[in-house]
Amino acid sequence: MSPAPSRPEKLSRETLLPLMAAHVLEHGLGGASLRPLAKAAGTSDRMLVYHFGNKETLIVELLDHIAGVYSATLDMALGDIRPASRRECFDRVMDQAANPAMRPFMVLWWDIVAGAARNLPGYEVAAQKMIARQLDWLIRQMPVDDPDPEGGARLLLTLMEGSLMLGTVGHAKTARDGLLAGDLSPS
Amino acid sequence: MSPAPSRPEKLSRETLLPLMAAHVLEHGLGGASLRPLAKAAGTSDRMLVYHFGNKETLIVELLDHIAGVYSATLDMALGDIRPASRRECFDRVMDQAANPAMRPFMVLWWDIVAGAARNLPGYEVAAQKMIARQLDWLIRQMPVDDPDPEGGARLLLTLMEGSLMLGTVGHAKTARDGLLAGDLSPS
DNA sequence: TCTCTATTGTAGCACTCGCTACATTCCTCT
DNA sequence: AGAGGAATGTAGCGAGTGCTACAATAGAGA
Repeated sequence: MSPAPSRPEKLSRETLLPLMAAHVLEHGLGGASLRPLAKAAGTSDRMLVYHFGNKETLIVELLDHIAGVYSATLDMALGDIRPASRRECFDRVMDQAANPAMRPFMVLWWDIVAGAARNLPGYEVAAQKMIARQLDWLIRQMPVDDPDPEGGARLLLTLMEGSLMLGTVGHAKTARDGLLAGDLSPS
Repeated sequence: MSPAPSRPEKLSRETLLPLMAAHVLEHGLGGASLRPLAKAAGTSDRMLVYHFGNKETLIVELLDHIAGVYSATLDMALGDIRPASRRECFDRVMDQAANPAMRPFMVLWWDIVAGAARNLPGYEVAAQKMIARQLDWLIRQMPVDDPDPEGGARLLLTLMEGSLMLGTVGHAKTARDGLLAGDLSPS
């Protein structure tokens, strides 16, 4: 009721998660152990266990939070595209994927995919959310005259993710050449 | 100089690598620490450091070895396809990617991609080799009448990798629907 | 036989890991 | 003011980490 919040805000899950998410975005999930996470959040490992119960629960909630941060960052980083063709749409989205604001997510993303492949709890759910969010946005950016914007967006998404993966393992040119060898127009 | 084996150490490494590779294929790279690796190889952590110098060198050599094992496994698992169209080629390759013999590689693959994204030593090199090997094979499986088999193979590879990624994060249907919304024929 | 070097075993160091026991402080409600 | 729960600090446990010091063995060349 009374304002004057000069005191440090009470620590809770909601205040801790953004700080830990920032740490994970910079340092990855592989080395995300309690003590570094606590330091990044200005607490102790003792308090992280107190608030989240155990590390597994913490990571699950953290991944869910990161999925939310990803959505917000998408909105900030991505403008409207309104392309004339699927190919133009693809090119512009790939340009925006190179936005430095998205770079930490790009690196973290493969950690999440690897975790999902190993069925670690929380990873697949977070990945699903992030992909769904990306797909929603992509559908709205398809050419206005596209006869199948939903299908087309799914096609472009598949191509984008394949291209991004090939790019991170040093085969960006392979993906680029491949894109020139096909017709992306509606079937 | 003498006909006697000049490099006994090399023999040791190559004896140890397959055993450690099997362990990594089953348990992943994340938890690949010296003592479990040594146990899988029938030695001690002490000897792994003796033979490889340190863990980083060991992992680099192990990844390179795994890239070789991957090539051999591809030859065993993949038959000849000889499809009539790019779409048929894609479908059949995706079927073979579901081969249980390839499953451990599928899971390990995302570990390697994640490591490459973080510039861990050895990861990107191994990933490049594995992708290059896959692309070589794919080029030879393109329809005989394809006017641009190399470009087409690159296009299919990009689509395959995107589809496999979406599949591991629970969006297999997204990729499948996307494939139906586009024309894969040569541009 | 006698070195000499390559290989291997045994212990252990200094560190991080997730997690817990215990005590203390803080805040709110009565 | 006092009670009682929520929140937090301190200290540490047992296990695991990469790596090393030191000594013992083995096997080949002199």
